[in-house]
Amino acid sequence: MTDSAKPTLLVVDGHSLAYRAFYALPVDNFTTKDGQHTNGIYGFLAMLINLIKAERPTHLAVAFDTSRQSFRTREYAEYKANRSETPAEFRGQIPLLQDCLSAMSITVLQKEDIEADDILATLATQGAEQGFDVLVCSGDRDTIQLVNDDVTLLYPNVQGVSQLKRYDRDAVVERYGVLPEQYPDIAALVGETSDNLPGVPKVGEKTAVKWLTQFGSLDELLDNADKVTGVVGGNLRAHLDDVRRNRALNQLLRDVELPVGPADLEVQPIDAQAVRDIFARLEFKTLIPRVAELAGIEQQMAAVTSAAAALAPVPTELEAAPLAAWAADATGEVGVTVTMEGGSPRRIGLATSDSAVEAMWSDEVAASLAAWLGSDAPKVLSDAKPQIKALRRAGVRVGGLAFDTIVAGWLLRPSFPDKTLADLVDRYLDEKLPEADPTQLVPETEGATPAQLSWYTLRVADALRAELPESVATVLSEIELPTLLTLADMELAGVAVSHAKLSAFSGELGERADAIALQAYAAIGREVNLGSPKQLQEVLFDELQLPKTRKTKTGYSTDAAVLADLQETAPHPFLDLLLQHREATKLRQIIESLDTAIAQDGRIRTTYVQTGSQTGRLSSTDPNLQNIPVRTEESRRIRAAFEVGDGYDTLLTADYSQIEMRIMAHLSEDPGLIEAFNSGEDTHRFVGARVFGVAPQDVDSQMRTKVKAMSYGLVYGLSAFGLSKQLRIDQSEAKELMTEYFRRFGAVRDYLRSSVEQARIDGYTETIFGRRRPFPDLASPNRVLRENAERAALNAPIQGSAADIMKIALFHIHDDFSANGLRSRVLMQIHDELVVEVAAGEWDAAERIVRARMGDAASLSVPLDVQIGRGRDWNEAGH
DNA sequence: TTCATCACGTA
DNA sequence: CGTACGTGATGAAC
Repeated sequence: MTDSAKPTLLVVDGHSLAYRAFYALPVDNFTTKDGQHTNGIYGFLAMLINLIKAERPTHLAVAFDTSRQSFRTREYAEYKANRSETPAEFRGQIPLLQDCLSAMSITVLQKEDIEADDILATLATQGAEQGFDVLVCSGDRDTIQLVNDDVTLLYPNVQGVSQLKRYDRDAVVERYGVLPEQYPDIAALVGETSDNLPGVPKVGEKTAVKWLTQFGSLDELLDNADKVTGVVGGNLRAHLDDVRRNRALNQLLRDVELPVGPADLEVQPIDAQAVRDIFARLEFKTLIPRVAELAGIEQQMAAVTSAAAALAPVPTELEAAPLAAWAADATGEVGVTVTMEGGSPRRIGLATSDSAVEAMWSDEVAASLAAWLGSDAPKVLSDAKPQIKALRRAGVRVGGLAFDTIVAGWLLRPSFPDKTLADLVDRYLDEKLPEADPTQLVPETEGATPAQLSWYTLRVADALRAELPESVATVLSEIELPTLLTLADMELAGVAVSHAKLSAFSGELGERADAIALQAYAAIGREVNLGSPKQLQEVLFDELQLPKTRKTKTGYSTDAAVLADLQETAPHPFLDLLLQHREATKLRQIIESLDTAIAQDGRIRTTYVQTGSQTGRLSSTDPNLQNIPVRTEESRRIRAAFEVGDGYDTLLTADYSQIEMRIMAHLSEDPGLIEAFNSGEDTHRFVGARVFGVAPQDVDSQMRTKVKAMSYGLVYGLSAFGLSKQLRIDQSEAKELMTEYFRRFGAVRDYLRSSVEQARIDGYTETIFGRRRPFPDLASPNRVLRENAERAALNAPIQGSAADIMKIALFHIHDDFSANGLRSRVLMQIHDELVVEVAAGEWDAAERIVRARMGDAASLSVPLDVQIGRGRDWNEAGH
């Protein structure tokens, strides 16, 4: 902030900053209901509001380019010619941004044939002459030349627009080593790739500064170019015209004729109604109060934003009996919130749209409310699973789960799930959930009580329902909610794990790792931290001089695939020792984390995150039980530590074989692939026979490996390059394999292509059961983003449908077990596998239910094959 | 203490 | 230049 009495003029380059905001903010977070992208507008306005708040300018204007054409392109046709086409998602945002600015009574300037920066230069020059402190805000480095004692440049960080770096004279000298007015000389020499202005080859900032200091000015340098020695000197002499052209083009115009001068740009009162209208149209909720605060008209604006916001009812504290009576009398959906302490209920709050009651949890409350909680009376919760678990620990089961706002929010936006009710209240109600400030000993603001949370939950549920497409609402009620109840039971049950087995194995691995480490040190003649990629790089590429491998952000990779390659091209005993060490320590680390997770009763309880993936899969945390090693014989000793628990007889494992390929066969309706699964023959053998044109019995193991990799790869959008790398074959051979594969199974390719195309049109993919996943990046002009999105979009319906099918099977099994009075219970879900703890005498019934429910979870044009295993531990059962 | 990076386990 | 996850060690930034 300027502390002088001088007026402050702030001039902003609207186009360049909005464009930066566009790339800084994820577009799918900023898209209105009718599909208008607003990330550039939002980012720009947020930045501008902060800027105004911080700098308090008395005069203000925002300048825009009129088009990509300007006098500069006429002088030099190649100027900015390398810029890729403006993304379609951005193009429409500028006019809307200008509407916003008009509503805020901010002057918008643009002029045919002139770039925004020339307008800034003109205003800055006039402003300085007329006694203003001038702030120029632009993302174009050419504006550095405008800086002087009266003019300061605010330049956005690379990150985006949230941080602006302040360049006054001293800051420019410090950063660039020259005075601001000399910066264009530097830029002329170095060139500006973003403007398609090539400079002198091999000349960067350092050299340019050195020359300018040495010769005093650019003209002197160019006149005496023959005095510059070395290769760069030659380069300079060969590019004198380029430098002159660059210098001419990067000179900003300071005398553009404008309809207004600095004095006309005095900050005006905003048009509150206009701001509300345009912000409402763009669905900017949080910006309204910020603009209002800025304009000092909070009350006037607030009246509008919170007019619709009803106040949460004041909750009534009730005893157990009246609470139960209230619940029994309630009609329609009731919001339920259970607060917890140490996994047990502490308070419970219930609400309807106009009434809220709550109570301390107690045995009396549990007893009198149990019947209603267990009934079908519809209940709406936010993040129900932990609350349902707490109630079950207290001996109360919950029935009638009608809606979970967190799960619904995730289904709507799986890429950016809102984690808390407060997030949802903010997003869907455009209100703030009252929250206690935890930093204050005596909070100024009371947090919402459980009953009030229930009331908000109900309202959020209504808002979410209005946005849920029918198919997604069905996924919620028919798949996710029943799954949620099942997961709660699975998490409570946990799985028995033998500490003895784990610690014995861990001890062995520890000794082995130490021994290997010593050998490894001997092999290279010194000690290193084998767990440090950084130190390993020094050893491998500096000391041992091994050939450089795949690049990473910070150097060269030392991962297992790379080390295996090195082993072939440049064998060294250290490599194998390192791999062995990695293997041993990795296993040990997994064991240790499992071991510490074993509870008093000898069981491990994971948490399944139902909203943790973008495809519909579950994830597992604390600890993750979905990535327990299985590939090597030795690592399966860890699975052997997962045992049947006390009071139970056997573990049963059940997994879907090749479920994703089967789904692909179903979705593509490829007759060949469908036949492969219906024939009863080994699928890869069948496919291999077709692809290689031999009889099934003549498919050798190499052929089988190839088609197997191809088949699996298809599901992920594998390329010939990737296939060749995985199979270690020539890219040409991989290409041939793909061609031949698609010759026989053409419908698969057609399906994959058309499903991505459909997603591009719809903006989302859909599973067999209607689960959706948005893919805004399919329309991205950025090739990397777009192609990543294409592969993910190709995979999403397949992986997602598999997840749907497994969830359906899972809760069917769970419900059938209890409906049939079995004690057997599902313990774990590992994407396509279930682990069941079977009680004595229940094997036959349990197996029958598992087979039936997994087999009939979906009706596809191919059968769902289920493999069952049985054993005392997970490893035994897995065979 | 927090955060990014690398590496690696699973389906 | 193959999708989807979670965890732990390291080392730099704070």
